Amino acid sequence: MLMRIGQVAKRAGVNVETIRFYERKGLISQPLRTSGGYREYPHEAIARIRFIKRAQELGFSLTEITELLSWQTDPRATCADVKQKAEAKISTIHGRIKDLQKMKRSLEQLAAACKGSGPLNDCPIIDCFETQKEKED
Amino acid sequence: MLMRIGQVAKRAGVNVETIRFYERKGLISQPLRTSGGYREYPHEAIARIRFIKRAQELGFSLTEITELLSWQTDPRATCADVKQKAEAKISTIHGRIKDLQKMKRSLEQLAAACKGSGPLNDCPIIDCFETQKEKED
DNA sequence: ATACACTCCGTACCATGGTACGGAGTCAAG
DNA sequence: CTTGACTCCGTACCATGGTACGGAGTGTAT
Repeated sequence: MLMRIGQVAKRAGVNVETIRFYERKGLISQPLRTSGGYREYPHEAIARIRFIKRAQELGFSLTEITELLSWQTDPRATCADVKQKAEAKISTIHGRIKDLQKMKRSLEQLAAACKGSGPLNDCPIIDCFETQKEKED
Repeated sequence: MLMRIGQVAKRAGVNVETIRFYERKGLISQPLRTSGGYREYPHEAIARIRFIKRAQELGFSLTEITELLSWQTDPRATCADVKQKAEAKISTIHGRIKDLQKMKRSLEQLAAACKGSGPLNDCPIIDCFETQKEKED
């Protein structure tokens, strides 16, 4: 029933080093040890690592995941806490998407204006980077 | 006409340390020195730092900007090189946007499914993180 | 009994884009 | 001629999310 770190890593799809890293960071609690000093994990450890990975895929940082995990076992934590966190994350992601879309639009305009042949003298892309927008000091 | 590092930093809107950092990284060439050992910059140095900043705003990394800058003064570099780089960047940004949109959609679905009250027992967000997707080893 | 796989630990290292520190030297004004 | 602002340099440090290393101990199979 109990597993050693290598098997947990394999079944959770991460490196052994990553598990130790999560333990150091407090995302995974210190497991019991065998008489020989080996870490012994219950089956739930795999679920916990998967929890971390899925939350990461949804854009949460390890620091935020630490908070989510602490709520998971805190009887005072409410659905509202989690929902609020999710909504804050949605809004952060939204902002990031907007930024990237702006970048993309600018680049697309520049690329469209660039005929794509000849030397750089009049390349609109390079021109854009070179344009002076200096404020006098 | 020539400026010292502090003035360049001020006029370009970056820290002195950032200019030294760019110099170490090869984004800015080693400037001439005064007899006292101070760096002396021509006016174009400001333009070069602004070039870096604008390219960064459009999503280019310092490594990529180094390449763009080297092209800027290379007579063999063509518009096509730059355009190709811009289009590659557009496509990278596009991919990143898609990823973020996927994250956002998933989070929105979870947040919508979460009534936002009561304890965590049945919170669909936490449930999602907890869901087992184990492959048998 | 010995080879081999696994695990232990601390620490260093990777990329990214800087920021901070501290002791020394330079330069201009008062 | 001293004060204060600026600059010099190398190095360490920040966050982020891990990965790699190396020497030692453990556990198991043959």
